[in-house]
Amino acid sequence: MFPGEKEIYFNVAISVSLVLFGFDGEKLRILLRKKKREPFPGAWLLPSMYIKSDEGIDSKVGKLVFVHTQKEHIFVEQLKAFAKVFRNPLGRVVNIAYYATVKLDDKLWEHSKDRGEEWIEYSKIPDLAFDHNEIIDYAKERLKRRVKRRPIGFYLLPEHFTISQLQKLYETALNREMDKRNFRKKIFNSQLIVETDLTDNSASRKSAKLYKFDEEKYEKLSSKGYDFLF
Amino acid sequence: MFPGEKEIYFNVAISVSLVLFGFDGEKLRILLRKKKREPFPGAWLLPSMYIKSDEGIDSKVGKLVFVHTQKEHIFVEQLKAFAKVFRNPLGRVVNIAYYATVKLDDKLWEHSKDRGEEWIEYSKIPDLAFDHNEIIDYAKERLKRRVKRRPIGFYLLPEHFTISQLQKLYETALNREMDKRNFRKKIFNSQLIVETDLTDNSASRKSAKLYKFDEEKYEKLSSKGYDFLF
DNA sequence: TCAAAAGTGTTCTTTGTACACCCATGT
DNA sequence: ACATGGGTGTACAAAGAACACTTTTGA
Repeated sequence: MFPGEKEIYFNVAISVSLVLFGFDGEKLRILLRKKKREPFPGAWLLPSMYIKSDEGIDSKVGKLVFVHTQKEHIFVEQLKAFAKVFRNPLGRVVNIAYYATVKLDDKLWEHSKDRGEEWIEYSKIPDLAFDHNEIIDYAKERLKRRVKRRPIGFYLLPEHFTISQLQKLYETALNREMDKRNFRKKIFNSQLIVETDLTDNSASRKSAKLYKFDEEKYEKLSSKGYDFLF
Repeated sequence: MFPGEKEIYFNVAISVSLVLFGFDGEKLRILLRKKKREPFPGAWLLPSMYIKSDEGIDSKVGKLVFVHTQKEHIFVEQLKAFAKVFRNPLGRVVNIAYYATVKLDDKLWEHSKDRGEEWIEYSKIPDLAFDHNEIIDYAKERLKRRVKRRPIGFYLLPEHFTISQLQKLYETALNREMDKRNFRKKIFNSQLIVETDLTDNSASRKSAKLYKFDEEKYEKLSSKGYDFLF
């Protein structure tokens, strides 16, 4: 690039979008909001923001995640850049898409509601503005792959969870049904969850044992090149 | 974004970089060139280019790949965006990194030489300009994962190849040694390669059978949700 | 008493892994 | 004759897949 050419190149904007996955114990969901301003007022879309040229992206994404989750230590990862020429009528905008996972509890549900945002079921995503449907499809694929190899499923669950909840989460993310006995065998074999003395009887007449994720053990295993693999 | 704010955001540039993997039958390599202009003249770096705000990225990346490979139908995939604030002294530049795989034959070797570029050994990558080392590390991880699940290794090999060559490729990409017998068992079981009546005696006193990738069969299998998996 | 989810084992098949020797041939 | 890479089989271990019944208890 020659000095006089700078104007030809430095006239693009950066935005980030966030595919936030939440699991309510029953269903996997994605957070969406309705657009207020031009372009596309009234359309559904992913939580997004523009980035100024002197702003670091990681910190802005961290803030975006916090605003929508009210939690720290959330798993966040970049998906990729979406950069088609005509994505956005305002001009050339490169959208760098991220995804994150959060435990979706009642408090968070209320918080999102107060902000005018909604947790939409994983399998019922409506038509969105821009290319956000494409971004969600990509995020779902990534989640599928990650969930197979790393226990990120646990980051979607409350601290204490039943095996059924865990199985439902995996079934949704991987989009297939699993055998209850084989699932339990595999999970217990993995040594990554520990029994608690708590029970849950909200979902059934018979009460179910609650388990929790053994994060310490996971750190140990993963540092030895451990593979989870569903 | 309000209309008056456009200038605050639309002053970023897009660049693309390419991690081009080539396999010469013996060693896996990455194409690098030496920078001529500011910033960082003389430094090694990945083939890269700036993108104008009205240019489509896929087509420009396609051209970048063609310029360096002289081949069509190359496997290309986006890695992710690298977008730290101070990557580039000229201003805020978002680098969208791609990787591609190519069969590295003598003709291509010469072509690269003529362009002043070099195919550097996978394990001997020097310090590069910008954040290009980080990009290569990311690309290596991606290649490792991809090579495990899809037969993209074949896109790195000549049309006809020996099992030893294939094994060397996998060993480099996955960074571990494998047992010859088990490797052959697995490869033949996969049904993805077919024997030819050609032989190669360049590497050994005894001549080795040449095989080729059965692309048709792969299409069939992969449409049925086939998993390769090393 | 019955509906709804919890919990539990065995068998068979498939896949992975460890391991050592002879072969063909160019020098 | 020997060095170099080519080529082959078996036995054991581990993981995956298919499959059905009993238990608890709130309504």
